[in-house]
Amino acid sequence: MSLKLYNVLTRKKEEFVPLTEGKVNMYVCGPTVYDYSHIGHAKTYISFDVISRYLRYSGYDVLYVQNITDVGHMLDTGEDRILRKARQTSSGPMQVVETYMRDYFADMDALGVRRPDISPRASGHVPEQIGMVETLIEKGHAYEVDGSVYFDVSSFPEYGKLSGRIVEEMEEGTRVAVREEKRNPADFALWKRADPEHILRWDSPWSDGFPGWHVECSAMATKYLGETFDIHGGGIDNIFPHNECEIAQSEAAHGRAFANYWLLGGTLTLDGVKMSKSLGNTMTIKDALARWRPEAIRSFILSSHYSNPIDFSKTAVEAAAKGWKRIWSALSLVRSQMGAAPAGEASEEVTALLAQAKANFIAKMDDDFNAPAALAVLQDLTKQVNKLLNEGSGQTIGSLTAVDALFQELGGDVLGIIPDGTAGSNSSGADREAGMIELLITLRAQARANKDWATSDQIRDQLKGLGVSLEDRSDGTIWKVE
RNA sequence: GGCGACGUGGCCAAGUGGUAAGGCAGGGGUCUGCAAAAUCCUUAUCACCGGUUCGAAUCCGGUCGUCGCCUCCA
Repeated sequence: MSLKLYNVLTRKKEEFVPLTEGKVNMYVCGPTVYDYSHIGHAKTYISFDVISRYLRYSGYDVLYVQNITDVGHMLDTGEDRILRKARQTSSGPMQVVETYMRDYFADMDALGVRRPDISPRASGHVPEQIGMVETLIEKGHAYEVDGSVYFDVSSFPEYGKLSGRIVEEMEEGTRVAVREEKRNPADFALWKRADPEHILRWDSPWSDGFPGWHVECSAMATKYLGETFDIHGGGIDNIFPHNECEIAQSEAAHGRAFANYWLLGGTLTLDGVKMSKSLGNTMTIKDALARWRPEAIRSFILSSHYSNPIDFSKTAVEAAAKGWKRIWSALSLVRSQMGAAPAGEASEEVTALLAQAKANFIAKMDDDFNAPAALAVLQDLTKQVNKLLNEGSGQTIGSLTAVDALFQELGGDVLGIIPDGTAGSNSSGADREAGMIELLITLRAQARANKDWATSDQIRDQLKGLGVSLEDRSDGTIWKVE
């Protein structure tokens, strides 16, 4: 089997062939750091986290670059979003950037999103952006007007090839306030002359100003990945104009393809509508983490294909969280039984079961990173494992170890939904707590032996009230932290 | 208005030509002192209409509906 992926550029599912065998250069549009990250960011970056994890799992040497936008991203009022936040908080723009960039990484860390290999900041790559703009002017793809520079869309006939837009049609009925100095309404800024109050500014051949939003991605992707690279990712809501402009600038400047494969993630809605500040229907990642474990949130995100839209609703997340708990409970039981398991190699039955599950999982992920189908493979495997654990005859240490290893490999390394440890030991400083719980279980076992159900149930009920649930199995009582 | 995606059981969601994965919820059984967990059984003809085909959820055309983009947004 080989990896196939849906390429937005060609609107077809294609076999993945990297530029250099065994190596993948990947760029994903990152966030503008002017506020707390929300669950829409979580969807996009968890999706590409799993994609990069799977590429590595498949043996590719992946170089993953994701930018941090900290300059040039304007509101429709013409105000820079970061400067606005700085003004609102009476702080400097780079303080704002630093605050929310750190916060973004902290949220992603909490969600188990592995950091990109390089996280370049736009403000740190102004010379590269100026260089690209100079090239575009030299090649006749851009023009300067009063200290600002615009990309001449008419000079790049392929403009619109990613998003399917046709410039002429867009001009009709457009709500874009036409800037007088642009030759064509569809032209976009590469460099902007700074107004006096705009304090984020750099010297350039044209004016004291700042780069346009789109050019940062082109300049930084080129710097770290080359003029042509393998995969460009992001959210599909940026397909136009942002991604389209990236392509125009880069291909016009370099005269060759920008990215070979475009993978764009579907938009996340909250209770049916896209989140927006004006509607007030936002949920931050911190809000979500206060309510659900990161593995549950990841499971929810991965329960639909990355390219599809997903609606974040309480009931849907709860359902995914319960589904995840099934897997996690079974694996925790496996791990807790490993200490007392009889010696021996993995049985043939278990070995065959695991080999089949692994093959199925890989086949699903090879098909355009079909995580929901891969998750279903793990659910099937969970069912089989539960049956084995219910057989009574203890599984050998070899079998249990092999089961644990495969869950760790597929659910942990690839999907990122399997934590270390067991369900009973995931709270911090857990040893003392675990000891006390074990003591109560022992006392309860004595009560049960005496048929003292009142005491037995009291212990179980009160522990339940504290978030610790007990389950009596034929081979003893196990406990879980909710 | 233009572009794009989507419409699968009560809910979420896989499935791109051969008679519908998985999770959640519901009903029934097994196990258990009870409970929980687990396990077994059980609930769909795929928005609608027409067409292509021996055969379609899956291809084509149309209708209706939802969402996203076209202006900042992952």
